[in-house]
Amino acid sequence: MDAFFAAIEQLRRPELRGRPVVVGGDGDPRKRGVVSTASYEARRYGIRSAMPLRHALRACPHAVFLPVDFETYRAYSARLMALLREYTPLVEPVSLDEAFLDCSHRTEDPLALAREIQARIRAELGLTASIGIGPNKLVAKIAANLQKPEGLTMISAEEVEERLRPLPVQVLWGVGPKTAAYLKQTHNIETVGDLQALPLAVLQETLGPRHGEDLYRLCRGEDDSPVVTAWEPKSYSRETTFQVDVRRRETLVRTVRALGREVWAECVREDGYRVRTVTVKVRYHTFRTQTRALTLPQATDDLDLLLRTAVDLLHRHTLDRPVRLVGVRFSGLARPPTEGAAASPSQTDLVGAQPAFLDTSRRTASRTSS
DNA sequence: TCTGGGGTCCTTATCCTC
DNA sequence: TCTGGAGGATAAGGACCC
Repeated sequence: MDAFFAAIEQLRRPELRGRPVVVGGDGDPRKRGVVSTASYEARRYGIRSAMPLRHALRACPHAVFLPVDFETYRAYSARLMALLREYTPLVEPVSLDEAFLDCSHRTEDPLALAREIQARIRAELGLTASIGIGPNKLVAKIAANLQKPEGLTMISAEEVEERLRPLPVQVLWGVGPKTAAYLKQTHNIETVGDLQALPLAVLQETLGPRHGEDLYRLCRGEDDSPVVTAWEPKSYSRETTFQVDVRRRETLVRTVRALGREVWAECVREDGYRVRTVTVKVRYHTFRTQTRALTLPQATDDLDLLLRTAVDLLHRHTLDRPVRLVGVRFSGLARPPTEGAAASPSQTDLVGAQPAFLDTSRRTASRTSS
């Protein structure tokens, strides 16, 4: 979807159409937070996702700043995904505003099919989508990003290597700013074509056996990953950045306990998992981030034990400098042992089979603590 | 001066067992 | 008894994704 959050805000508040709209944080650009989505009007001022709100304010003081309203975006997302599932049951939601569709069973012209989907999204949701068509997920995703907004790009299997060649390496999965800079520095690589020229052995030597081989295939547009419709979470977490850095241990303890309760409510009470590993994250004012983790002898649903563990882990941090963020994560998830018969597969498969942010029934957890 | 929050996955180090 | 793998589990950090 194009500028999804901002487009929804402009849709429900017509007076915002044509104006620069920035969605992020709690909507106050003088406070700590980053841009979630900028409307295309705001992007003209250089405003981008992940940019600090204060920077966005400086770049465009007359922009309209709005808080993130996940509840509403989730509702639009549910309608979008339902619409997509009319075309194929094989829909893999990547986030609220993005999905892969496996349409390999469909026989009509792919471009005509994509145009129909775009038209229906526009007519029924009032929003625009960009679509990429390719022989696999990687190529479809790259294609979708080539033309926006409301773009439509198809890359056939025969054209893949050639179409990818001129693109910057960062279009490939797993290549972010660090890896891109490293490839440039070590082998003067900037484009996917540069990468295609590198032998497998050199890539593996540069990036490690696993990542090297992945990239060797990805830069040729090779990707056999399936469209996955069901999904089990591996961890649940909550973290919070303080508006002002905190020195008092008491405040940190209180916040860790509050975050722990929130994670427990979602992970254990709502989704029915037991937890083996607790991790507490601390980010100091310097932005140095440290984690301390403990794996319990066995998985538990005991709130008191989990909170005590979290507080113990907090105290294993030095906490000798001002703290800007604390977080709590539960992982090593297990299902409680079922009495009598083995666990019913249907239940095992259904519960938690969707990312939490896609669950339309879920209440929005409070993201502000202390 | 600034740098959110929710995740996944990989690498490396270390400890332990066989 | 000592030494040296192999391999699993755990812990910590970091890159990356939306």
